Amino acid sequence: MEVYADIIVDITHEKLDRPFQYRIPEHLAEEVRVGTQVQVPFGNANKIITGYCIGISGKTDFDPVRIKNISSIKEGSTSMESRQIMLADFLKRRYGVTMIQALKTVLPVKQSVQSIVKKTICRAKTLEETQEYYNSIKDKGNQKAKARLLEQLLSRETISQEEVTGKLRIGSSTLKSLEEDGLIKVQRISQYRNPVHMAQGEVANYTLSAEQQYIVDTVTADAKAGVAGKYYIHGITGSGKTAVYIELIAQTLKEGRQAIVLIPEISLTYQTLRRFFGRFGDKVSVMNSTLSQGEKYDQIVRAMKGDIQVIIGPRSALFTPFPNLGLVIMDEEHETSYKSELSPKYHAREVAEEVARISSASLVLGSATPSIEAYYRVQKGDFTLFQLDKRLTGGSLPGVEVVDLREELKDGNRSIFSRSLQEKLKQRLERKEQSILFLNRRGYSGFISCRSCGHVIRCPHCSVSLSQHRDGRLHCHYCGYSVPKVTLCPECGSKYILGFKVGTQQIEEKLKELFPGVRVLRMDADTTRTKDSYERILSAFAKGEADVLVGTQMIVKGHDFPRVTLVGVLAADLSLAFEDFRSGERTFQLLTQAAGRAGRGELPGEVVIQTYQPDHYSVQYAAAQDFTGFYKSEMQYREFMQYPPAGRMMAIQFFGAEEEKVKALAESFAHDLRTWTRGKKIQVLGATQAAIAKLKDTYRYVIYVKAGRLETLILLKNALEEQRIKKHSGQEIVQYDFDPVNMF
DNA sequence: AGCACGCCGACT
DNA sequence: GTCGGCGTGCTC
Repeated sequence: MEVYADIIVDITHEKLDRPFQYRIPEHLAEEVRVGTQVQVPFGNANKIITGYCIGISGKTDFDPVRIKNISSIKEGSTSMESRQIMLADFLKRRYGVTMIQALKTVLPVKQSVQSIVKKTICRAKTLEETQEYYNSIKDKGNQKAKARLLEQLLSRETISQEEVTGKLRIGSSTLKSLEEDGLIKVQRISQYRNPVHMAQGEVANYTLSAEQQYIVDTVTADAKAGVAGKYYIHGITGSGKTAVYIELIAQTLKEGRQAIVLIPEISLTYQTLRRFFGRFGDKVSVMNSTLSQGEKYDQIVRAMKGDIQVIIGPRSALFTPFPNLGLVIMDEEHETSYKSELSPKYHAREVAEEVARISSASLVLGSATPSIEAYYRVQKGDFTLFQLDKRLTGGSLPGVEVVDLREELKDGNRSIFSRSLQEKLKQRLERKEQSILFLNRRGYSGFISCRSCGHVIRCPHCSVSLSQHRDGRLHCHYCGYSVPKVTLCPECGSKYILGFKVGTQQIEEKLKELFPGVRVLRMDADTTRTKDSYERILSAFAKGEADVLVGTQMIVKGHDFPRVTLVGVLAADLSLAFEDFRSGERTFQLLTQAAGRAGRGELPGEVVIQTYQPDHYSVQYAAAQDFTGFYKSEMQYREFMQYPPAGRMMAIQFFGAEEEKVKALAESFAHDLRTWTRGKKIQVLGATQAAIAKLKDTYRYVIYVKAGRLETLILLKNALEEQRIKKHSGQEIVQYDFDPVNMF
C-alpha cells in the first residue's frame, strides 16, 4: 500500500497555506512521521524545499500519478513532537495565521520570528547610468514596469519590497531581470544582537514560611495524584514568590519532569538569576531574545536530550520542546510584554495554558497586581488562588497621600511639585534618605502646543506629538524624526507656542533649582539606550550615589532600594488619557507598583500621588492598595461595556501607504460585518483611525468587533477572509491583520 | 515565493 | 514574422 504524507511547505504565502501530499518512499517509511522535517520537490522546476510533515494517511483525493516522492529527511533538523503540531494548530486557529507561520513560531530553530528579514531595493549603478537607462526605456510601451521602478530610484536611494509589489505593482520577473542586468540590487537586512552571559553563583539555603510551604505542598500533592492543576499566586512584591517557584521546580525535577519559567522581557535581574543557578546549576538555561541562531539551536537540542531541565525566558521560552514537561510558571503575569507584537499576535498567558494542557503540566501564574483577565479566571474557579501578603524582607506598607493638582493650582502653586511633595523631598534630603520620582508617560510629556489656537506640533510620519529635548529640537519618540524648535505657531502665527514642561529632563532641572546641590539620576528610554546602562543606573542608585531617581515606567519594577522612603508619582492620570479599554487597569498597576518601591527596608515609606483626577477609582484603590476593590469596579465597567474578559473582542487592523485605500478597505469590511451581524448580539465599532493613526508613513485604521462567544468571532474572521479573496483578490496595497484581543 | 504560459507591443 | 516584457495561474 502506498503511504502519503501531508506536508506544509516552507514558503509563507496564503495560497500555499495548506497541506500538499507526497508519497513516502519505502526506504524512508521508518523515518517520516508526524513532525519530521523533510526535503520535497516543489513546483514546475521541482525545486527542493523544506517541508513539515503534519499527517500521514493511506489514501488521497489527488491524482496519484501527479503525487511526487519525498526526496529525503532534512539532515540536522529537530523533528517535532505531535504535541508541537497541536500547539501550532492552536496558534493557527486562535490567532488566524497560516500554518507555516504557526509552525515556525513553535519550532524556534528556524529564524524568522526574532530576526526580521526585510528586503529593500536600491540602485546598483550610478545615478547618471540609471538615468540614461531610464531615458532609453521610458517611452517604450512594453517596459512600463521597469520604468515605474527606475523612476522611483532616481529620486531616492531605496524602496521597500512591500512598496514595490504593493503600490508599484511590479512582479518578481521584472525585479529579476533588472537584477540580472545589474541595474538594481536587492538587499536583505536582518538584525542580530550580542549574547549576554551571566555568571554562576551560590545562594544560601532558604527556609520557606508556612504560607509558602502550603503552596508547594498543595501543587506537589496534586501533581503526584496526576492532577495538572492551575494556580494563581497573588503576592505583593517582596513576599517570596521566587522561593516558591524554585521549590516547585525542585519538586518537578524530582519526578523526572521539566519546567518552563516565563519572565517579562527585561525584568530578569542578576539577583534572581543567581538564585536559580545557585539551586539548579547547569540544569538551568536562560533563553534570551539576544541569543544567536546557533545558541538557540543548541538550547533546543540540549532541552530535548535532557541536558537542560529548566528554562527561564520571555514568552518564546514556551516553545521549548521538553520531553516530559511538568510545570509552567509565569511570573509577573500582568506584564504587557507577554503579548506578541508580531504575527501570530499571541498572548503568552493563553499559550501557556494550552502548553500545560497538552503536556498535562501544572500551570502557576504569579503577580502582585493581577491582570483583570487572569483574576476573572480565578474568580470563575478555574485557578486555585494563593495569597502571599506579608513582606518577608521586613518593612511595612507605605502610607499614601493623594494630592489634587487642581487645588494646588487654585492656591497659586504652578510648579510640577505639589507643596506636600516639596516638603517631603526636603525632609528626605535632610535625613539623607533616598526618593524616587515617577513620571507616568513619556509620549505625553513635553509636547508643544499653541496657547492661542490649541495647535499641537506633530510628527509628519507618525501622528504623535513631538516633544522638546534639551538640544532645543523637537523629536519624535517613534521614528526619531526631529525638527528645529518653532517660535511661531504654524497655524495662527501666535508666538505663544510652548511646551508643557514635564519631561524627565525638566523634572531634573526643576529639582536642581529647588534644591541646589541635589544629586539626581535620570532613567528613561533616552538614558538607557544601551543594554547595561539600565543596570548601571540602578546599581549606582542602590549604592547611594544619588539622592533622587527620576524616571518613567521602567523604574517601578524589580530592584529593592532599602534607603528609599519616598515615592512621588507626578501626573498619575496621564495613563488614563490613553484611549484603550485597559487604561484604568494599567494606571492601577503602575501606581501600585510605584507605591511598592517605598519602604522596602527598615525605614517606613511614604507615597505621594499627584493627580488631576483624585476621584478616579483606579487612583483611589491604588492609594488604598486594595486590589479586590479595584477588580470589582473594573469588572463592572467591563461587564457594562462588554469588554474582555466579560465579552469577547477582536481587533482588525489595516495598514497601508495610501490613506484613502486603507480607509476604504476598512470601511468596506466594517460594512460587510454590520450587514452580516444585523439583529444579532454582536457589536461592530469603527472603522476608525487607530490610536496612533500614522506610524512611519503607514496609515492605520482599526475595527473592533465585540461578541459573547469566541467562536462567533472566529467565524466572522473566516468569512471576512473569504470575502476578501473574492472581492479584493491579489490587491495587497492594504495589509491587515486580526488580533483576537486576549481574553485570558 | 518562483516558475511556465500566453498575450501583446516593438523591432527588422 | 520573431523577440521579449509583463500579468496570471499553479504548485501534491
